[in-house]
Amino acid sequence: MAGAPERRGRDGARTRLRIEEAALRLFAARGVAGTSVRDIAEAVGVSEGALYRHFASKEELARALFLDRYAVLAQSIREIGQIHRDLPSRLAAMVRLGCTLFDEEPALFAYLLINQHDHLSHVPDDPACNAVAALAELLSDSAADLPQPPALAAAMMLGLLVQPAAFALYGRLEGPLSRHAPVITEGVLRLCMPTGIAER
Amino acid sequence: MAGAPERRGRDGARTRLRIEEAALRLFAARGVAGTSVRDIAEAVGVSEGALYRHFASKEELARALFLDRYAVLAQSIREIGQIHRDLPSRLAAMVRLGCTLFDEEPALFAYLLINQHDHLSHVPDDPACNAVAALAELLSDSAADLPQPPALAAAMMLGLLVQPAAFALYGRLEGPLSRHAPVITEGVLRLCMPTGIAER
DNA sequence: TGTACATCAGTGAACGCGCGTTCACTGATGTAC
DNA sequence: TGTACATCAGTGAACGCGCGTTCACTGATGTAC
Repeated sequence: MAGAPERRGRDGARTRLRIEEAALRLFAARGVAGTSVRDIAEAVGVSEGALYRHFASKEELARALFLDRYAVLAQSIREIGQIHRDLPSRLAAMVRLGCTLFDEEPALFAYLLINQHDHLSHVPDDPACNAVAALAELLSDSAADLPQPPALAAAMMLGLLVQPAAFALYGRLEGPLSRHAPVITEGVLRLCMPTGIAER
Repeated sequence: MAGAPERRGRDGARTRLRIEEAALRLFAARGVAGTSVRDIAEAVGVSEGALYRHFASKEELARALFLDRYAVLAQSIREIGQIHRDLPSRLAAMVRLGCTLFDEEPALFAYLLINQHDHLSHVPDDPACNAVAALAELLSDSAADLPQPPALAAAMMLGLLVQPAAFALYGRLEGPLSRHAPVITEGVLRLCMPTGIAER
C-alpha cells in the first residue's frame, strides 16, 4: 500500500477536474438549462457550495468548459499544420481528427456542437484558442489555390464534417463516424480541385 | 372608414400569430431560456395569462414554433422536387432556398439553426414535416448515381449550406448569403460527380 | 328583434417552486520561527 | 520538533428572486328560440 494516502476531497485541482467532467457529461446529456448546480454537485459527490470555490457561477463553469475544450481542439488543429505541409494531407488529418473526437469523446463533441451558439461570440479570433480560426490558418497557405474565397471554403469544409456528425448524433447516420472519414475526406478534396472540373 | 371595426384583441387566431411572431423574434435574439413568458406577453401587448389560451406551456410554444416552421421548410423542399426533375437543378434550387430563407427571415433561420437540438428528436421522419427527410427524398431518385451513401450525401450537402449560414450569423462571412449561393451550389455539384475525378 | 345562455379571449394578481447563490463555520494542510 | 497562524477546500443550511403557471373574474361575441 505505497503512495500518498487518500486525501479525501482536499485536492482542489483534482476536484475541479471532477466537476468539469461531471458538468460536461450532464450538460451534454440534458443541456445546460436542464442541469442544475445540485445535479452537478451530487454527481461529483460534493456540496453545492464547493462548486463555488472553483467557479464563480454556473454560467462561468459552462463557458470555461467550452472555451478550454475549444482551445484544446484548436491546438490539435495547429499541430496538424505543423506535421502536414500539403493541403490534402492537412485536410485528411483534419477530418480524421474530427471523426476521432466524435467517436472517442461523444459528450465533449456534443457539448461543443450544441452549445456553440452560446459561447462562440466570446471566443477570440485567434488560432491558438479558436478552432475555426485554426482551420482558417490551416487553409491560409493554400488560399490562392482554392476555388472559393477562404472564409467560405473554411465554412464549407467544416460543414462537410460537422453535419455528418450531427446526423450521427441523431441516429441518421450509423456507426462510428470514423467509418465515414474516407468519404468525407474525398468530399473535402473535391472542394479543393481547380475550377472548371464540375463543368465537364 | 369601411371594413370591420377594430376588434381590439378579440381575434384569437390573430393573437396566436402575434404571439408566435414575438416569441420567434425574442427566442432568436436572446434564446429560449433567456426569454421569459413575461417578455413575450409584453412584446405582444397582452397579459401573461392570455398566452396560456393559445399554448399549454412555454415549452409547447417553443416546440410548436419549431415544428410548424420546420414543416413549412420541408414543404418548400418538396415543391422543389416537383418543379425540378434533374438532380443539379434540384440542388441549385435547394441552395437558393436556404440562402433566401437566411437572408429574408434571419430570425426564423437562426431559431431553427440554434434550437434544432432541442426539438429534432420530436420531428417525425416524414418528408411532409421534416426538412432533412425532404432533402433525402429529393436525393432519392438519384441515389444510385451519387458517389456517397445517401444519408451521408444528404448530410454533406446540408453541411455545405448550413455551415456557411452559421458563419454568416457570426460575422465570419459577409453580406447576404445569397451572394455565396453560386459557390455553394458549385460545391454541392462537385459532391455529385462520379468517382475517380478527385484522383486525377 | 329581443332575451338567455354558452363560449371565447383576455385581465391581473397571486402562487409556489426550483433554482443559483451565499455564508458562517469546520477541519485539514502549509508555513514561519 | 513544537507552536501559532494563515490559507484552503469543503459543508450544509438557508435565502430570496425570477420564473412558469394558475385562477377567479370580466366583457365581448356567437347562437337558439
